[in-house]
Amino acid sequence: MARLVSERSDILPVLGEVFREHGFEGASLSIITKATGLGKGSLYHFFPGGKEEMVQAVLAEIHGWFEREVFEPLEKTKDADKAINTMFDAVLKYFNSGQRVCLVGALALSNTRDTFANAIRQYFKRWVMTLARALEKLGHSKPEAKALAEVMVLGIQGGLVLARASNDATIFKRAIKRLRLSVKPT
Amino acid sequence: MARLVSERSDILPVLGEVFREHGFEGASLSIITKATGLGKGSLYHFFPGGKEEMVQAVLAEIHGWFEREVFEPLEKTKDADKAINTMFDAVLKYFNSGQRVCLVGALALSNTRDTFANAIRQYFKRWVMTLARALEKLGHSKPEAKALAEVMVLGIQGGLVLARASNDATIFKRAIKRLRLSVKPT
DNA sequence: CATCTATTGTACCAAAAGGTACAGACTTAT
DNA sequence: ATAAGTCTGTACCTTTTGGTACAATAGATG
Repeated sequence: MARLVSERSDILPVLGEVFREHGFEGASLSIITKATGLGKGSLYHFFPGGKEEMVQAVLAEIHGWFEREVFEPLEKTKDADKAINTMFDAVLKYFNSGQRVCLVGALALSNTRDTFANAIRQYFKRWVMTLARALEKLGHSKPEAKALAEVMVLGIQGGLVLARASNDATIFKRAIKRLRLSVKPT
Repeated sequence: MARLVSERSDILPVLGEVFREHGFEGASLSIITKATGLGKGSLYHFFPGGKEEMVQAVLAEIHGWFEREVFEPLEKTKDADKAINTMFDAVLKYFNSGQRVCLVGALALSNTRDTFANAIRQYFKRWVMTLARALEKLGHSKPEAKALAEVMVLGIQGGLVLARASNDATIFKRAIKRLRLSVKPT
């Protein structure tokens, strides 16, 4: 039979989009095969563990992306102010200005939470921690920085919920703009 | 056969909890019958439209609760400061200090969003609007009040996501505490 | 007590679910 | 070119899904 896809990693973005759109339960194998163009044979070849393994793989890829594009820059840069603004740029692009759902957040609210609890917890923990460190560099006190980091990550998630609920991406964009203004210590 | 439940409204809270825990797709009829103690016969007698009608009924009940406990008090009171703090009290209790998920928010992120789009949009729209009006009464300018109301509702939703993701209800409680401090105009 | 309507349990259904088995075909290294 | 290993389509399986049909029964009403 024809070999169409050479890399397992090639289909992860597609899988991610499917799970974002349909959730874990809602993403049936028939939907997945249509979206990826892969039959069950290939799918179970790449992911012997079925849907659960697919989601785990997608979560790992997402975490990898944020690690590279967000967390590491926040940790390593000398210019914390610039790094934080770069984070907001990345977030704005990643979530397509509020039109794309956060898979990690959506899974956190679903009944499958327990299955992916580790990955979900890790993602947010690392985000809040690295962001708090960067805010400290800008002159915020330790507790201030922690609180502000929490406000920001939580604001992003809330913004996504509200934007999606209202079908109005500007809500998300406004939320990001406001958070940007709260970066500098008073 | 035995008649155990006399009121359709008696089972709405149970249905609400089931959908909160399992989501729309995840809440199978077998789960629903177990949780409510009602057989399919009764279920389809009360909700001829099946699961979709159940969720619509639950959403209507939720909206009714918020209308009574939150939106109307925000609209009608003279003491806006008190009304807003009462809102936070109600929210804290309703979401069990962050251990209970917001069904409306969860549905907004799921693929069933379109089916319940109207109810979801209405809920948040009314919340932000009434809250903004109350903030105006406290001396915030119109745009300030609108922005702050958005921040608050979005902060509540984001707090729920993060609390659930981290399995740490204190995140939600802290979020509410911080929002309370931002009520007074500067 | 007879009747009528609101409930309820049971049996049933077709469709879709996730998953397995496997033979065949394509690549690649030899 | 041939063997080894990687992919892929098809057929099939069991279980569960949401939903229907309907007869039986309970309580209310006269």
